[in-house]
Amino acid sequence: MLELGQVDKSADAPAFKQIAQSLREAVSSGRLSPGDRVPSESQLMDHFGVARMTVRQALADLRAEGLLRSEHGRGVFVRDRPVVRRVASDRFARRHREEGQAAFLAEAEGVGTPSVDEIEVGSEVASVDVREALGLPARSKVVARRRRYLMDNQPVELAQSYVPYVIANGTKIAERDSGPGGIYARLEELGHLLSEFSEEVAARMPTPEERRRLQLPTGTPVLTVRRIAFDRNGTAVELTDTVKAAPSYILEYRFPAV
Amino acid sequence: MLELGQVDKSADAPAFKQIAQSLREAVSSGRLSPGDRVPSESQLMDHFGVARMTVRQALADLRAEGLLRSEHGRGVFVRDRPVVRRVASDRFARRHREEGQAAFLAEAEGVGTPSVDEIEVGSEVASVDVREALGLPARSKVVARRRRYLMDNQPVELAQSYVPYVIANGTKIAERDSGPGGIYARLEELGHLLSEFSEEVAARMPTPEERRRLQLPTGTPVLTVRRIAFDRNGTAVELTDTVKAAPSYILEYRFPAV
DNA sequence: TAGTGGTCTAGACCACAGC
DNA sequence: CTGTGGTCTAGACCACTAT
Repeated sequence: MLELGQVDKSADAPAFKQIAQSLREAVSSGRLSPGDRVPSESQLMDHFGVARMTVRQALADLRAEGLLRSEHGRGVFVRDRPVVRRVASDRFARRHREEGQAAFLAEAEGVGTPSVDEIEVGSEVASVDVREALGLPARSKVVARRRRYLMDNQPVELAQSYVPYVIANGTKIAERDSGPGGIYARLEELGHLLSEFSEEVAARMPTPEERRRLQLPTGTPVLTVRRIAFDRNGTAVELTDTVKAAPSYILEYRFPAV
Repeated sequence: MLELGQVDKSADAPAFKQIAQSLREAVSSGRLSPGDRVPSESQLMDHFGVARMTVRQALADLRAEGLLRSEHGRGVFVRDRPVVRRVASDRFARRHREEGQAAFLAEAEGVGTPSVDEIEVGSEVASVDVREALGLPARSKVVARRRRYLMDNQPVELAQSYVPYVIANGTKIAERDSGPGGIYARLEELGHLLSEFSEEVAARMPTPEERRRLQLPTGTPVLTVRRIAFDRNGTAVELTDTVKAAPSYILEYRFPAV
């Protein structure tokens, strides 16, 4: 039987926090391992001598922390830290484009089986946000490409790309299948040789919509990356906003110490 | 009076989710603005005709999402999205070191007043993790520097740096005040001219300890950055692990499209 | 069918903020 | 002092999983 200690009712910390701490220690000490089932709510009620809602509040804290996950009718389990994906900052290297590999395929190499679904392509008036990032005048149109990326059939990333309409109109960029090497390969064929990317990385909690589309458990944050591609004239030719399931990603960058 | 609609008891969605959605819409439509007080729990109980725990579960979801924050005895408020800090990837540029500015001071420029506290410096046997990242043999010692960074007296980042003992011992790196330009300036003075940095960025929920030291509201994720500095021989000479309050940061990187 | 977690009620006492 | 949110109890019924 799992050793969990007792609640000290005279202590300052509320009972549910003491229970949560006790379970945290059971995990960090290895008495509970990833995938293991935590004692049921009624077992915890008996063990600690508290009401069900007190136990549930402790469990809610640990779920929000990302330590536990609940399965209705089955039990509460210690989350296993999934194998993370390392994304080298050379994932947009020209050699990949020349080999016909779009970035997501390049980073999937040796990790799992990549796929894409929920693809939507169309043209629209750019939002203020997108317009400013691409340096476009008011009421400019853009070709928008939205899609969801999956690894081994598990959704891991949502992406929205925007290319100025004047560049993309009538090209494969505005079609559902943008062809080998992805839209960066198409941009270069159109004479927009790429010189530089900028990326802005941040983290936040997902919206309910994002949680649904990425099938995220509660208490899981997302990484957001906004990437802008510049051609050799220094003109922004493309913007991609991605929302990534944080536990699936480590982003790797290298830069010189000049 | 704020318009919030009603709960449909015949609907599939549980009452607390409908209440949460109703409040989300009030915020996204602008009927509730950042800083505004949400109706009190008793007002929501009356309005929706439910028990207090049902209202509280809706509010708990919205806190975990980062949309609301509670203040004991005062009320529940819509969180204001704080001003974010942009961190150029040139924050480690040699020119800053030559001007005597450590990285955190450089990035604070024009943003706020930076400070540092909870400084601990000492030598210890490197953990497996640190040892492997720095390419050190078993039982190697390192000089460890731990501290907390604040902006306008608000904690925003925890940092732990490690330098191999054979490099740092007897130098200013092992002292509490590492001098102008920080430890990177000292490493270069010692002949370890830096050539490259690598950074690994990820996001997760904070541990309770991190939440306490960063004074994070519940439902706020952290960004973690592991940076390794390489000298001109390609040797790893320093590792820094940082834990940043996610809402305070946007990390910016630029890299060539080679 | 038994056991699990999910939702909900109707109370209670407490600590904190503001008047 | 009143009103707020924080903690807790002792029940109840439901939906889901496994046997």
